[in-house]
Amino acid sequence: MFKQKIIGLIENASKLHEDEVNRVIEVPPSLNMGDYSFPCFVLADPKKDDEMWANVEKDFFKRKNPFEIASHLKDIIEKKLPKEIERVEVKGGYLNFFVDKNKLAESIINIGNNYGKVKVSNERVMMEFSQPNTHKAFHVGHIRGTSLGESISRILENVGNKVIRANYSGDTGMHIAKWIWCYLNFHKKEKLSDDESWIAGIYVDAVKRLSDDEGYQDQVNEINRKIESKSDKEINSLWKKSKDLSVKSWNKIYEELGTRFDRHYFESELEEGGKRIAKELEKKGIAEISDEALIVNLEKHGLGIWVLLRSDGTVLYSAKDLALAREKIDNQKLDRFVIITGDEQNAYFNQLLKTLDLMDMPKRDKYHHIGFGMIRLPHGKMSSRTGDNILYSEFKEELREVAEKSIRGKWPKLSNKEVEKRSLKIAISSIKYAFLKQDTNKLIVFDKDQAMRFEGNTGPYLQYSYARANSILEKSKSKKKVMISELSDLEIGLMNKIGRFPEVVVKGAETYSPSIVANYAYELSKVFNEFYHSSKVIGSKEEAFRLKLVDAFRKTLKNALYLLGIEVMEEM
RNA sequence: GGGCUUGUAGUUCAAUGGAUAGAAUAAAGAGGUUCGGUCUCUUCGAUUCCGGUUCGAAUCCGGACAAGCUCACCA
Repeated sequence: MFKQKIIGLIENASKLHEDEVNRVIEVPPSLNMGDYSFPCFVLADPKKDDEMWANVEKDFFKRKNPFEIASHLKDIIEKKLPKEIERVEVKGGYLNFFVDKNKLAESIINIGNNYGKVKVSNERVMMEFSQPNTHKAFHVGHIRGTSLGESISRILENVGNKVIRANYSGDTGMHIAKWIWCYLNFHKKEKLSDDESWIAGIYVDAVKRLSDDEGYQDQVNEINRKIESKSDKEINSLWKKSKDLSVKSWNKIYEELGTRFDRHYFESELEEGGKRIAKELEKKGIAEISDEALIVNLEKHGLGIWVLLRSDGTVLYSAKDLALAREKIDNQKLDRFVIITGDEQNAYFNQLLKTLDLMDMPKRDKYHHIGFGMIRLPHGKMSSRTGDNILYSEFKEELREVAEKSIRGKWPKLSNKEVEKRSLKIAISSIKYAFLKQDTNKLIVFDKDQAMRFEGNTGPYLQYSYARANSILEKSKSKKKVMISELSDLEIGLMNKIGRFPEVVVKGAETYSPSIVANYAYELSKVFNEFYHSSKVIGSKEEAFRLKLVDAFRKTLKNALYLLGIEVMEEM
């Protein structure tokens, strides 16, 4: 909470650049070592010669041991200690700062609803994520991508950026032809529906029938040609209609997941541009013909061969993605671009980025790709009707039923409608939380029973903590004046945690890491529950102050969960 | 075989190059019945291996081993 002040003190005493101090300063492993700590080892070896060190009296620090340096800094800082800092201590090579608990308490109980909002950046960022294909399943991987995209978007917004959410969908190609072929031949009597599982089911059926009888492939190819040339009226309109239904089915999903997109790109819109850019690259000598296909040879860079155009001249995903990159970059209003996909596309995106390098694409250094790990399920723990990939709807429903069971057990008097509503919210937030609390690039082994627990590091635990805090606040009608008397360790621990929130948010934004925020939310709730367990709020002498503290916790947790895309429930 | 990523308690995850590697869960034991006990406490238990850099390495570098992804006309 008073981090900036402390950084200023160190900067002043050591003459190190603010950014360098900010980089080095840390939170000690335990509270009795203070609230912030500055390790002085760096100063003992001032060999760096950049601007961070420009004003440092290097000769003075040189070869002094860190303890001496820390003592020296302490002497300077102690002379003008601001009232927010209670004291400074030297321990080994560390300079430890203790903030004044009463000042901390004053700040904590006065935090507002916007607590945690900071302005450290001011860019217009386009986040591309989710990217389902029409006529295909929206599966668990898409849920992870969507949750990540939404959460990172919110975190970036929270530190001052404007975020434009973009989606990108494949709406052409062989998979569409398969779908249309299968529908026309085997499902024509069924009504076209915007039900995600029905749409995905047709595709799965198509794949199955095609593998049963290879002779069918010719029919599919025929349809694919008709789609591309737009020559067949019936197929054209079916393509359009079914595509719209896919989009409609996603919109239902996005509403449940709490995401809305500002811009939706489709592959079919980028064919022309893709072709054009491929030709350009050929002219410039960046791309070349090989085996009749147009490729970019990236073997020099250890990235293999990247094919832009098929040997028959048709456009591949790669060329379209280049066209998309150019379209985004040409938009003068955008400063930064982030694309989130599954990590199976990492190699592909490295090829794309390298090609942008070779093209000298402007704003290239602002074009980023983030790959996330797959979701794996413990063997035999979840069922799937459609093979390997579990559909969104199946996944959600299975978890919702688990939530419903535990809700009915806990609150038997709720109406069916209410149970349904709450169980859906709990299921969605459990999924999101389980997906976001882990490092983005790591594979997740999703155990639904573990994710749905009301204890441990789970979504329901956090929501439960929130609801509890909420209920305390509602129950008390005390209007007593707030008096800060002697503070207990648990109160201090809770205040301390709450005070860290802004730092956590900034770090999350810098590293595109919802997991940092998620783990913070968990630690925060844990500290709160410890406090709550042993400190009576209502009826106690410190009631007014403790209510304020509970309220500060409530606001902080709410904002942290918001950044994860998780909606709090006032009661559970 | 090449490239990328990852190897931390039985299991699932944490730890800006910093101080005693934290949790959850499982297991064993003890207490507790509520401002919303699905609670609390105790015990048990880990950095894959071998080198290197550093005042300091789970973290950086090299190598071995293992897993995942990926390597020309799918997206």
